[in-house]
Amino acid sequence: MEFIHPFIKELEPSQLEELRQSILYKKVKKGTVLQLQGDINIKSYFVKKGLLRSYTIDEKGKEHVFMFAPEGWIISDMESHSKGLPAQLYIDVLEDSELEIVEKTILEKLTKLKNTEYFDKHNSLLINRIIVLQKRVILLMSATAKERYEDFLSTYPNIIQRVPQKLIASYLGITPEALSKIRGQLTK
Amino acid sequence: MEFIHPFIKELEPSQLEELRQSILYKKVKKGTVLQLQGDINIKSYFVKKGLLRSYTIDEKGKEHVFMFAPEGWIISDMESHSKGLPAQLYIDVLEDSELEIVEKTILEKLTKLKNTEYFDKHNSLLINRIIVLQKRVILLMSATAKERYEDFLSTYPNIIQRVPQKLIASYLGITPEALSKIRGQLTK
DNA sequence: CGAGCGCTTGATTGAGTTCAAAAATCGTGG
DNA sequence: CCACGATTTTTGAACTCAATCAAGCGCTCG
Repeated sequence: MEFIHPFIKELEPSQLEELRQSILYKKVKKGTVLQLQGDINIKSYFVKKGLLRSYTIDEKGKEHVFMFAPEGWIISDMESHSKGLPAQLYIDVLEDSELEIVEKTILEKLTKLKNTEYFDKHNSLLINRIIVLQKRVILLMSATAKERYEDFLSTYPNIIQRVPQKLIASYLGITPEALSKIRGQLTK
Repeated sequence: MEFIHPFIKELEPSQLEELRQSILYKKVKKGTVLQLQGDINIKSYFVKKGLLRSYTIDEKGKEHVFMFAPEGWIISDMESHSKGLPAQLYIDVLEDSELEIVEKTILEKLTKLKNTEYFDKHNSLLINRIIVLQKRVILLMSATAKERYEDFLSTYPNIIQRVPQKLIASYLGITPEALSKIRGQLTK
């Protein structure tokens, strides 16, 4: 129930119980694909332990990593869901993980509660996402691959050791070869 | 009061009056700079008529257009505001415009109302922003300048005639020269 | 009417891609 | 725990897209 925790402090046991029914605890193995582009039954994934990622595959067949989600993060396509759209993103498992899988029905339940604290927290999550995306757009427009990599290093130092470089390259929007050469330059 | 309109259907006259005090109607001339990067007293701008844009200037001194806001759009740094950060973006006026300038105090007033409809609408606005940003990140990572321009053409057909090409180039993350050459290719 | 700004066009340069092949690392079954 | 095959990473050469630099044209608006 860590997923709901930050949202709501004061809830009656019966309300809590109802919410709990929309949350499924699950251990998943590395390599599992949790969500495919185009899926309609969108869920959110709270990472208790492990590491997930979301990504797209473009018309040319190329993968583009959208985000990594280590412990404590929520990964989802809630954007798509709220709009009633099919999933834009794939989500898969990079390390054996323990998840809270949150059904979309929880959104309606939370809304029904008319709990302004929940709305506030949810807003704040969305705003965080916007700030991160905004920064990424600006980086993609104005920074060289090297600068983007250095920014990644300082922003997500803990992710680097856990993820193959090709995925980091993909996140940065460059080829694995290019990243390898940049790393070569930086260490020498 | 168009700004509040979509948020709230049922409000008592006294509540409405209080909200109104946080909203200022103003005509502004082309070229006016409404907000500077670093400003603390952040406002939001609802465009009744005209055209605004937001942009950053990076460490190398280059401008990057972040978004255009024609009639009916809201432009702001609400993200930064909610986090108590200074403005990330400049905002200026591309055409003589009529605006509703919304003080940040309105946020607190709206929150106090505990009006869940407002929260819902606000959430939905934020999610829209996320979807747009998400698409833009993917485009920047996976598409050539030409493809990005063609996407811009189909997504914002009405903006093109109203904005100098150098600003569109900046929005796309390319130089004006590059855009000019792409346009050359497309018309021949 | 002139100065400056915006758009175009061309030549040159450079960051990053693509293709290919070798070196290093990982994971799995025996 | 080792060995072998598969996947990742590195390295190099050729190429491409877009940036930079530079020059010329056409408008506008002051």
